[in-house]
Formats: sequence, C-alpha cells, structure tokens
Amino acid sequence: MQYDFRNIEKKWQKFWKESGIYNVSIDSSKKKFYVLDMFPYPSGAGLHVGHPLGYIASDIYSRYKRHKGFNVLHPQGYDSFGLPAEQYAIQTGQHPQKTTEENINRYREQLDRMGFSFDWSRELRTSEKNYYKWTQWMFTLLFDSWYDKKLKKARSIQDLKEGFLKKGSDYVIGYDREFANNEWVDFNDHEKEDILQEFRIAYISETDVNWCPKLGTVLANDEVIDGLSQRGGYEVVRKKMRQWSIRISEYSERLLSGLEIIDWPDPLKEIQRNWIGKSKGAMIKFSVENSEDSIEVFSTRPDTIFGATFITLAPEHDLVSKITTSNQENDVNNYIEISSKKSERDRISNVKTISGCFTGSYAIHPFTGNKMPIWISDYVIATYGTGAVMAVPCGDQRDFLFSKHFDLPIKNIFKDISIEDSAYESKENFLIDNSEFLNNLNFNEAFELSCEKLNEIASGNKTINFKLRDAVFSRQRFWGEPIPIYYVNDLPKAIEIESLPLELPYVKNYLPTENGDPPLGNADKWAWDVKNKKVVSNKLINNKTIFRLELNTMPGWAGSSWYFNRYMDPNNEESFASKESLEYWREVDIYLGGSEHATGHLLYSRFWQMFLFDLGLVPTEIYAKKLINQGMILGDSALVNRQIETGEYISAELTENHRVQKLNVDVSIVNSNNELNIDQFKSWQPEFKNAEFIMNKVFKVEREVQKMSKSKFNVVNPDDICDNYGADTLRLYEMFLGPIEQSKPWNTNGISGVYNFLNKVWRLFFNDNELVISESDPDKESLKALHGTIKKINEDIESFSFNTCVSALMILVNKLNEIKCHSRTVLEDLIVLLSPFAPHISEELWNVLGHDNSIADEEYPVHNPKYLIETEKKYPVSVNGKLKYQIVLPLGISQEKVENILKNDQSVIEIINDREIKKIIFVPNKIINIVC
RNA sequence: GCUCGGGUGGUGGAAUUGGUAGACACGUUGGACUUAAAAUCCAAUGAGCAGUAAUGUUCGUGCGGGUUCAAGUCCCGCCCCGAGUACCA
Repeated sequence: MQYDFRNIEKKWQKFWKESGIYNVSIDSSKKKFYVLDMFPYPSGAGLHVGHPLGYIASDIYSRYKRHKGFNVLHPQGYDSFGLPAEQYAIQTGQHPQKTTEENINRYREQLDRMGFSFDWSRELRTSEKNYYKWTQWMFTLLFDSWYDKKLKKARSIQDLKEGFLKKGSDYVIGYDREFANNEWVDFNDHEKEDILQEFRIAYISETDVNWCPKLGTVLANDEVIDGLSQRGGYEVVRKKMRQWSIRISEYSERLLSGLEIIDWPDPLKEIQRNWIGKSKGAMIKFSVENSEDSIEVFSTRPDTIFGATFITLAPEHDLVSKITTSNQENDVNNYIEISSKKSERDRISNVKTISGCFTGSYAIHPFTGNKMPIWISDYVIATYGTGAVMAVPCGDQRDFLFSKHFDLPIKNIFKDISIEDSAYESKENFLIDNSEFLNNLNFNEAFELSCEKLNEIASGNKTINFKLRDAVFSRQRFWGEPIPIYYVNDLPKAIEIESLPLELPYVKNYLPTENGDPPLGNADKWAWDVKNKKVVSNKLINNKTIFRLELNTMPGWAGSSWYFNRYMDPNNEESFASKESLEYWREVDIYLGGSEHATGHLLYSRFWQMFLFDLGLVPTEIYAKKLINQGMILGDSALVNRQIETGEYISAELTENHRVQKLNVDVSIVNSNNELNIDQFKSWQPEFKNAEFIMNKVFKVEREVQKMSKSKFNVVNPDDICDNYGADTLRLYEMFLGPIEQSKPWNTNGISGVYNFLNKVWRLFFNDNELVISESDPDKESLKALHGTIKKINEDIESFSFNTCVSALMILVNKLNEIKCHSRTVLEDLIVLLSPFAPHISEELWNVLGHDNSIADEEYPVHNPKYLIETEKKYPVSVNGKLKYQIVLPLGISQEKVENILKNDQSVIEIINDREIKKIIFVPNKIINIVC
C-alpha cells in the first residue's frame, strides 16, 4: 500500500493550525533562536516553485532548532506596499488595498499547503496602518536627528540646536559654513532651517535624481540597472527635483566596517563593499585665474600632482557658469544642453566617445603656478567626489585619451617609463620624475609627502571618499507610506507620534495630477490641522493652524528596513516593540533571502538598525548575524519555432535554412522528451487554432533556461506538485535539487526518487496495512547505520547542506529496508530525523507509534560514537612505484589506540603531523604519514 | 575592463577539506511479478582493453606545467561559463 499523502497532509495541517503549536512567546527558561525569511511582495501571479526554496530551508532549520530545545521565532509577513498593485489600480480603478488583500490571501493558501511552521499570530503587513504608523514615526526620528561626526553616531537635532546656541558652528566638525553662537540666535527661522537641513538625517533638498517618466516617479540608485528602471525596464533620465533624502552616506564607514563582524556570504559582502566604494586620496584645491573661486578636486593619486596638466569639471558643476568666458559661452551652453538631454543609458553606451568643451578659464597649479585649462566633459560625474578632476594624462587612460583628442599637453612624471601609447596606471614599479620634491619616490612615499606639502600650503589634505550616495526617499506614488510632514511657510514640520499614523487619503485616481503633483495631490482632504491634530480638507488651508501636507510617499524599502524588529512584538500599540521583547529576541540568528537585495534592502536595513541603535531604541547594532542567500529556481522554458515567411511551425530539428522566430509556449503542454502536444497547443490560445506544422512524427520544441515568469509560460505552480506528489515530496525534492545557494532550472525529472523514498519510509512501518514494529532491542548493524546518519545530518543541517541530508536519509532507509529493521527505537529516531524535512508523514508515523503529537517536540536524536567505530580498512597504495598498503582508521579513534598501534609496530619511521589524529596511513612495515 | 563564483559520468549533484573520484537520485539496460501495461522490487551502469567468468589492467574531475608517497582539492600559466559592477578620478 502506498501512503495516502493527501489525507495525511490535510489532517496535520489542520492540526497545526488549530493547535497553534508553532506560536511562540517569551520564555526566559529557554534559549531563543530567530529564523527569518525575507518577506514576500504579494504579487498577482501567486507563488511559483522558486519562492518556497528559501522558506523550506528556513523551515527545516527552524524545526531542527526546536528539536534542539530552542525557543524558535519563525514568523512570516508581507511587504505589501509597492508598484505593481498601484499599476493595476491605475488600469482598473480598484483600490490597491483590495488587490493586495486578495493576493495575500492566495499567498497564504499556497504557503499553508507546504506545511511551514510559521507563527502566523505574528503576521505583519507593511501597508497596514498599525505597522506603517511606526515606519512614519521612525521617519520623524530620522528627520529629528543628525549625525555627530565626533561621536560617530546619530543624535537628537535638539542637541545640535543647543550646541549651536552655545558654540556656534564650532560645535560640529566638517561643516564648511562658519558662524558664532550669537549669529545663530539672530538667524531667522528659514536661515536656521537651511542649516539644520544640512544635518538632518532625513532632509529635503534640490537634488539630481533618477527620474523615470514612464513610471512617473524617481528611483533610488539601486532601483536603476543599466540606465533602465528595475521594475518594467523603462528609460531613466536625470532631473533636478526637490526631494527627501536619507543621509545614509554618513554611515558609510560603519556600514563598511560592520561587514567584518557579520556572517554573511562573501560575494554579498563584496557587492556591498563595492557599492560603498571607499577610496583613499586627497582633496586638492586649485585657484582659478582672475577669480575668487577655487576648484576642489578629489584624487586617489596626489602623488601624480606634477603630471596634472588640466582640470575637468562635470557639466553640472556649480562653477561652470561662473568661470566660462564670454567667447566660450555658446560652446559651453551647447555642450551642457546636449549632455543633459542624454539619458543615463546613452551616457553609458557612449563610454568610448570622447567629448568635452573648453571653458576659457585657467586654474593655477598649487606648486608650479602653471596655468591649467579648465574643461568640462560628461565623463566626470557630478555626484562622485567633488564633480571635478585634475587630469593627469600620463597616469590615467581617460585623461590620456582626452588629451590626445583635444591636443592638450601631456607631461610624463614616471622615470624610465614610456607613455607613448597609453597612460601608466599601475601604482607599482615606478619612481617619480619631473616633480620637484617628489622625485625618486615610490607611490606610498610620494602619496604621503604630497599630502603633507598640500597641507602646508593650505591647498589640500588627505581624505577618504565614498561612492555611497544619500538615498532618495520621496516617491511620486500613491501606494506607499505618506511622509508625515506638513509645511508651515515652506518649513517642514514633523507630525508628532500621538497623531500617527497619517493614513492614506481617498483619491479619485492614482495618476499624477494635471500640474504634475504626485497622486496624493488628487486628494481633497489632505491638509494638517495642527490644533485638532487631524487631516482636514485642503480648502481650509490658512497660515495659522492648517497647513498643506507632503504629497510624496515613502519608497518600498522604508517598511522593509525594520520589520524584523516588529515580529518580536507585532501587536504592540504603545511602541514598535516592547523593550522586553527586543531584549529577549535581540536579533535575527539566521536570515534567508536572495542576493538581489544586496545594494537595496540589505544595505538600507543595516543602516536603519544602526540608526535605531544610536538612539538607544534597539539593543544591537546588527540585526542579522548570519545570512544565507538562496539561489533562484529558474524556469525551463519551451520555445516553438515559427517560420517568418509562411507562419508555419517547424519542429526544432528541422529549422536549418529557415528564418524562424521563437515563441514561448506553456511548459505544461510539452513532455519531458521536448515533444509538443499538438492538440493542446491548438486549443491553448486562439491564435494557434489553425496552426500548420512541419515535422517528422513528433513536433519538438527548443528548451532554454530563463527566469521563471508568467510571461514566459514557464511557471510551475507548487500547488500542482502538492496535488500530485504531496508537500513532503515537494519539500524534499527542492532540497535534493542541489546546494541551497545555487541557482538551478526547475525540472521534475528526479521527483519520483524522493516520492519513492517516502513510500519506502512508509513500508518500514507497514506491511500492506499492518503495522510491523518490533519492540525488541535493535541489532548492532541498524544502530550503526542510524548513528552514522544522525551524526551526518546534525552536521549537515548546521551547515545548510540539505541536499546531502536527504541523500543520507535515503541511504539509511535503504539500509534499514535491506536488513529488515523494524525496531521501534531505531524507527522513532528515524522519524525525528526526518521530521524537519517531511513534517507531515513524520507526524503521522509518530502518531501511529502511539505518541501524543500535541506535546512538545521530541528531542533530536544524539548520535552515539560507540556505533560509529568502523573496522580498520586496508587500502593498496603505490609509493614510488611499489605496491604498499595504507590502513585508514576511522574518525574519532582515541589517542591511546593510535599509540598502541605505533608501539606494536616496530617499523614506524616518522610521524609527520601530530595534531588531533583522525587517520593513519601505513605502508607495509612502515608508517609514513599521519593524516589529520 | 575590474571584482567575485564555477568547470567532476547521459543528467542533477557527492567526495570526511590532501587519502579507494563519481555517494545519493534521475535516466538507460536486463530481470522478477503480470494475460498485458502501470506500479513495485532486484541487478548492472565513467570510458577503453583482455577474459566465458570471477577478475585484471590502462585512461579519466576544462587545458598545460609544478609541489607531494598521494592532487578534483594546494601553487603557477592559459581557456571557457555564470554573477555583480562600471567613464568612481
């Protein structure tokens, strides 16, 4: 008899739901363990087989940790604000709330079928007002805080105001404006706010942003890929806009050094390091001839300063208009206009073409006093460094090409190195020449000395520069958290906590308004009544108590930057989480998710936690100790070839000499031999109804691995697998597919293997319908097999190597079947071993053996080394062409035993390694090596 | 271009981190059960050579070198694939 997974799985899912056995609470008698999945965005397409990969892994780990006696927090929720729901709303007029809700229900249904042990009592949704109340509150904290460079932490803006009152601008370091304390007192509100805005962590400013006209909103740097929007792939252009930003750049150093102490995958850390982009160099000031102004440049090569022959500014640089001479004005304006029209994408694709324009002005070299022409060119990026570079053609290939192109002077400062054909960019193997006091120095010496000298003449200093930009925080969108700010005479004011949440208003439609305002501009009732602390009609706006509200909403990453803290205490009305719960659960122990969030969510959330930590609101600066990136499951797409001229469909092996176009077809109408079911194809979509085919016997399709997506018809729904094989099989199979971090195409070729395995497990307990369990003591052989497996599985689960766990279980079950072991003690341990992977069948069998499933988890079996000692194995080995033997002793052998062997064997010649002994290799009459 | 990963049977993938390469599974082939098929079970399965056979033997982890008694694993030089990033001064 086969095991009846349909009824078994339904039965236990119902039991888990009704008994709520996976709901946890604070229990100081137990050690806590927090396992978290990146919460999903509930899209309309539902889950496909790729989504659960990480959830299955985290579920296995959670169940395992529970067996180990930990109090495991394993929650799930939804990142439910976002663009797709809003796009759908624009098309259909339905409120995003409604579609989001529908999608969530569908997600929940699918998740429930897979037997996850989530604590659903802690479910959260970022779009719920009891959640976004706290997101908004945290925004007001960001607004009311500044970053103290001296203490290297965020502090209340109140402290800054008091500091200015006492010491003026001396209170802070690294600020380019100077004012005394009495001047501060005399500043008016606007002047004060202008200064404060340069310190607030959430601040408003006129910035260059990535504007996506198609989406009608700005995008953060990480949301733009290759000059196109991440969502939708639309063109992105640069535009100046008044925007909220988050001063994440202040945390660059901490975000970078924090990587050292977290156990995250190296590739992911590397991505974050590159994104933060720390570089050591110098700030160098060049005065401009016949002008008060000076140009500051950042250079990583101050050692090459004597090789600098001209200056290049970004076209957007502030000084350009000031220093351009009248006879160059036309050319310069022309150039600026052309380059501003270029989209990000054009700029990237035109990397190789050299363009630029002379401004007519000259800078003065700080040491030689030479005149250096000032040019503008769009190879200089306005947002990196100072938006200006000193061009050293002999040491930088771009400067070199630029000089050649515009016939600018090139000065070689490298001794005995030819720069005929290209610049010498290496920092090694050279001595400096033609550089006064830097002559005959190497890179390091020249670097230090040049910085010193620059400092002496007050023309520069050593600095560290970061690539990380402040994050744009405004979105011209409806379906996001409203920014809780109102404007009094254009001065932003935060809404205080008692009045939050600031709920999304009713709008007639979700598109921008006629005068280009964000969708919230469509709301009639969107003004803040300060006196009564509530939202009122726009018509009531006056300049005393009722003010206009911010129209932008927050980006998607706002809500996801702190949700892991909310799970600790999700229903708290008084605070985002109680002190007690924060102290108990502290941080995530294992975080599972994809590496595609490396420069988005995973960076922002680290920042956000650091900020909360600075304010003393959370107990740890690091919110996730260990992170595992699960790979993506890709779709194995099927494509039919259509002949372009005739429109006939050609079987894949016959396409030679035909001009064809490939069309994705539904993978469910293609069998595993790549043969298309023609009848199903014809009825699949109306356009194929009268399709003509060119083929021999069968019609073959082509296969291609693509990202799983609805539009490619390669989506496999986990429900189908659950229907046909059961959730346990799906869980085991997804784990069996390969290492968790690896991306792999989905195929069901091997699924019968794990399905058979579960049947074999079942048959260990049942002969037909009869339970066959022996109560007598187990034999040595089965104990040996069992304890070996226990050891392996414990180790492999800890290292997230679930595919080898499944193999180990298969080997064990094959073995037990072979030796016909029906011993209760062995089988009980087997059930517990199996239960994290296949919880349904395990619960059933546990119950079959007469246990009460409603009591706490059975402890995970502990291996007994006694059964692991294997007999010594003798292997032939060739040493210098002579046949000798090596004896390999098993793992865990005692020191005494080894010493005994050594004593009894006279022929030992050397022991190469004397660390913990695991294996010994013998050659006849001589031990030649001990391998550890 | 730069920075990370990675190349192992027909396929997905193991290999105790330097110690019998190919575990486990799929697939294939043969067999058992069956009137038959499905399902299930058993056996074989890296390639070559010799042998009726047990077995023996050679070659085998992208390519070429090296270290070592011993290399998929370590070192040097190439080739290919994937990911990230990109005019970053």
